[in-house]
Amino acid sequence: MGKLSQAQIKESHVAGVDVSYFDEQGIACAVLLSFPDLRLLGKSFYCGTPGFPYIPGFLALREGILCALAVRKLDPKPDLLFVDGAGSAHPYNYGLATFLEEELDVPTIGITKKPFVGEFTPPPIERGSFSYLYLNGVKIGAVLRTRDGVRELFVSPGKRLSIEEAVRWTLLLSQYRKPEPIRLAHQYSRLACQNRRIA
DNA sequence: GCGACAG
DNA sequence: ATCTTGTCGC
Repeated sequence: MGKLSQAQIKESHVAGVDVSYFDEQGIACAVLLSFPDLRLLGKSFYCGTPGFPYIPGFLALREGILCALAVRKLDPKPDLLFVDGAGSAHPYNYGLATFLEEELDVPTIGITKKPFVGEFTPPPIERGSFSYLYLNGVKIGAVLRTRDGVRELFVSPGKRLSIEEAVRWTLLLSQYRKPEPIRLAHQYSRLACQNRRIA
């Protein structure tokens, strides 16, 4: 069970979680990858009806439990978790990633395709370049380019990792625009919904 | 009051 | 999030 540290990046287990929908039903998928080789070690699912509607700012209330239950099925417990939602880049600093970090006691990194709140200046087009996202003069996240010339990604950690550490880990896990854990979790949860349509 | 608004 | 194929480009 590797510990997470930036100074010494050793083997560890990294996970990602995402939810897809079909007829009011949500299917959360969590994937477990080895680090740094990024091998798929396993995946888990949890199906259920969200107990809350989608209201910007309250995504944690809608998908939080579904995500948590899917992640808890992973073995071993991950050392880091990527979430499809904001962490600190939230109006009340309580995005889905923030919620899951507390709920699962695992450091999280929130990733979103669009900024929920805050202002920023677009970073250069090269992979790895980033700028900060500010809200009322406070740094709440980073705007990161994970691939040359591709749309940026908004990165914000839970309450343990710093914004810089979150950016670093996101780059280490990104082969395409989105980090592998999230890309795969999204892919599998969506596939699960597809199968349920035909059935 | 009006518009914006993660997934 | 979801409804949806091919297509242009690195």
